[in-house]
Amino acid sequence: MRLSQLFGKTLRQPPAEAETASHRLLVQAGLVAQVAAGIYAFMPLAWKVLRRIEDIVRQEMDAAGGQEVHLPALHPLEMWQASGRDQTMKDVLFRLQDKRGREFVLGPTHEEVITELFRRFVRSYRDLPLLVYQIQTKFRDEPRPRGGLIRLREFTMKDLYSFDVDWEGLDVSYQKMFRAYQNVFRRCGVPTVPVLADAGAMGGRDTHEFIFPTDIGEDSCLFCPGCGYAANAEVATFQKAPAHADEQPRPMAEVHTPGVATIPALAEFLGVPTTRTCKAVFYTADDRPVLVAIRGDMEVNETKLRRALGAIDLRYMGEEEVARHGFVPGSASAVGLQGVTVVADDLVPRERNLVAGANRPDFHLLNVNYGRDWQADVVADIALAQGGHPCPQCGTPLEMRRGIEMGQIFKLGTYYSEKLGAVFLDRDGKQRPAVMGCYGIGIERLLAAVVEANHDDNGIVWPPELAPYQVHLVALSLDRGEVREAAEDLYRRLWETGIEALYDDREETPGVKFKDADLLGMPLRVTVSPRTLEQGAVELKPRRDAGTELVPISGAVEEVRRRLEGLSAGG
RNA sequence: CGGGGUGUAGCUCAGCCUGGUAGAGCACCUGGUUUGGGGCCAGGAGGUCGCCGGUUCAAAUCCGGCCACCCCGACCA
Repeated sequence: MRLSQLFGKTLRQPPAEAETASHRLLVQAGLVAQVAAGIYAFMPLAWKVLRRIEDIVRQEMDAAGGQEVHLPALHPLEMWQASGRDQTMKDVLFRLQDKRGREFVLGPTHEEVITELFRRFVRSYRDLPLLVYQIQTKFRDEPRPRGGLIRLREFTMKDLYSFDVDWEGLDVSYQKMFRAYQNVFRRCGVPTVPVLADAGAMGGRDTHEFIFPTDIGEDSCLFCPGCGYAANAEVATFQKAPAHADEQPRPMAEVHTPGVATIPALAEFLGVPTTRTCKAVFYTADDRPVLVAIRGDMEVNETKLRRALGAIDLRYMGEEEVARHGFVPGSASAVGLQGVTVVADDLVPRERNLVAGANRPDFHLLNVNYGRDWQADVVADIALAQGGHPCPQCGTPLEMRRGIEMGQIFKLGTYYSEKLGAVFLDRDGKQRPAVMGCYGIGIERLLAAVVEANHDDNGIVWPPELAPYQVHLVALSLDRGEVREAAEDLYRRLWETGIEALYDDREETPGVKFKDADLLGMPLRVTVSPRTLEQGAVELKPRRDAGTELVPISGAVEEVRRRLEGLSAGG
């Protein structure tokens, strides 16, 4: 490819809206262009990289026994009504009608369609296990697209669905995918860590997310340096030890606390640790008010809370709304309170003599004891694990890090197969629902992560296996006939040898060309100039190293090939 | 949807407070010069100042409404 002809130009200055390195570099390099919020166009170089990523994914899925299919993006609404996800996912569904008024959704994922196909074609346990995947565009009307390619509304996803006769079979499929995912991310040069995760709207049990640790990540995860425990903060647990369990319950007493409305203020006012307090946090769960009681030094984990309540919609209640319900923000507790569902973190009932709100402005209660003074409708672990909390397995203090979810693997079980009739006849002639798993990877997000993990101050540093071209051929002083001739000849011979080369044949100054070469990030730069030709040589420079080296022009193609092999093998 | 911010040339931004001819750098075109890290000179092209309405003799500028985009929170690959 000749740079003079390439569709897409590098920018001197990155666009103002780009905050993450990957977003900035991809836009500045002219690889991607935003069309609308969360909707991007991919220019030729980016498209080549995306296809290479897809190829890696495809190879690993095939190696694990997957069969690729192509599924529609338009789904009849009825399919989504059948699974119930027209409701549980309604906020992200793009919906439309055909001219007869029939309703469709733009597929945000494909469990419904694939399960329907299973129903039509699979009858017997002899057809199982079955691993089917697709690499296709998915549409989700995300509440907030962000971070360039990190969170899109239209994006490509590799989705594999596994169907097994039983849970043991699913375990095998799950493990295959687990390994395949590790292979994919390793080959793409993106370090990832598998962590325990929440199954969310997908239903199902075990699930792992593959997290790329980075400060720009949207997820928080907890890692144990002692035993390797790793979990998304949404589901992470920790050892909760009561601080005052050995005390005898004392008589409850009201105390005047003028202007004290927060836990830190309360603890300071009374001269007690925050572990002595019980915090009340209000939520609205599917339109009913909920009071959450949790020890004052902890935060509420909304994912756990939603799960404990079996709620679909959960939102934090603002102060005005709390007051509107007749509760007293800043001095609330479950003691003597009516008309609200009470959820207690499972640590609270084990504590004695806590300080809690009196449900009267400027008053709190001392020595509040669970069971004697109040009861909860639900007692569950709803505390948010944070850095420093003891590991649930070994007690070592956990470390919290942010990260981007690169992929997630789920054990779905029989949720969809039962709802949508994906059944087969087992060995005994008995009809059973297939035990399903699903396994997704966001392709554009992976591209963003590749750049995020492989760049320096000057630009992108493509891993060789993903680079759009292997060689960036730079010719300086093209007005000199001998340079043009040598460069053109080298360019032709590289391609004849099967080495993909990008050729900067533009009439630009050396500085411009070198800057662009660094920004665009091909693994090996080859420079031809009057200076090198004087010595009958060309200059080689691997993108990821600082040093340059002259090699004789006669053996240049061979040498380039050797270097590229070295770069790939070097990983 | 709540909170914060920004919309002026392809990109980065000034001008707005204090109303009166729309600007700079980079990019682009022409010519010249230069040639190992975004060089220099001269000339040129390019803008419904996000949209609608209001105030005014006059609106990029003041007022109102709307829209888009970005960032922080509730969702997810």
